[in-house]
Amino acid sequence: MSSAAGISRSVHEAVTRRLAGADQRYTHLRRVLVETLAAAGRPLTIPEIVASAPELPQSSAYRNMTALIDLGVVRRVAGADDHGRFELAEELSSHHHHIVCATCGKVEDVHPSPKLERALGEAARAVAEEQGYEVTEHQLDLLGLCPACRE
Amino acid sequence: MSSAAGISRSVHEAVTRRLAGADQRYTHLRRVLVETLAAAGRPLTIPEIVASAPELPQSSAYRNMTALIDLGVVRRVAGADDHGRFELAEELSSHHHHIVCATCGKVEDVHPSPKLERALGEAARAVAEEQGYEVTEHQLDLLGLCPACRE
DNA sequence: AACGGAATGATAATCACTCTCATTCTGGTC
DNA sequence: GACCAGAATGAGAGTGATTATCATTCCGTT
Ligand SMILES: [Mn+2]
Ligand SMILES: [Mn+2]
Ligand SMILES: [Zn+2]
Ligand SMILES: [Zn+2]
Repeated sequence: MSSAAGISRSVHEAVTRRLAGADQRYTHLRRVLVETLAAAGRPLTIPEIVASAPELPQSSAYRNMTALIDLGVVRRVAGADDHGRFELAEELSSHHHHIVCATCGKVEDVHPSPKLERALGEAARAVAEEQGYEVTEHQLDLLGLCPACRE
Repeated sequence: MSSAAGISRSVHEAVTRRLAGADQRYTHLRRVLVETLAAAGRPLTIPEIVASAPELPQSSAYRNMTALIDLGVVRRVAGADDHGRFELAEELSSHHHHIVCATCGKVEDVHPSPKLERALGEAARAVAEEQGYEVTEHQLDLLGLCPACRE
């Protein structure tokens, strides 16, 4: 009963598969990154990750995060401040949106209702038709104040 | 019949009002910035703006853009690449969303249907209730390929 | 054990953006 | 229409997140 384990067996399998497909290795550092992101359940900054795993050098954190992004395992999320935030790609977690605190920059996941997703799908279709784009994805950010920042 | 004029009388008035309220001046440079953003109808990067108005030094472009943001006249939009993009605040234009080209990074405006906005409003209400946030704003980005990048 | 490619990590480099500060402009006031 | 005070300008230096370098180490395979 390793405590962090409930989090993800299939995730590791998926990552292993993708790395293998690119002749790359699922090293300890990469495992730490994936594990950390999976456990967080919200997008994390590199400073946050390094703080929680001090054996992880900053340069390696950045390099491996980029590698995981290139593989489609991780997604970068733009927040309110100037630090990038990272989370597992939706294929390895599930489709969701974000709520961003305008004051402290914290980002949390939001799971959308089917009704909302239906409306978003229609919007994508309309844009495809009217502006000639091929829409592949959407991304909704709510902006506001987190419980802590509301005082 | 100045050609760029149809674009915005009330916009200049609103900007003037806000600047006055902060004891600041509506200078030539600031006029160029507002004019350029209003004419574009899509978020522009600083390099784009400087290219279209070479008399405008980069440092002044950044400084004045920041000033306009602080006044609530301009909004910063995060795109797909590492350049920030800037557009008139919604109070001076109208509420809308964006479609981002994943390949070239171009960003265009998308005007939402009432039905979509209704669904987004509901989502905001749900998050406020379930996660304790005070939601003040939302921002939807569609991601895809622009007509040019579809080949 | 030995080879070859991948990964590591300390460090330097990049690049968007911000700050500094000496100079110039602006808009009243007399 | 000179004068003053504060605002704005712009060339250049500085900041800070991210990325590239590269000598060394690790890993999987023969
Ligand atoms: Mn998320
Ligand atoms: Mn816009
Ligand atoms: Zn907060
Ligand atoms: Zn494009």
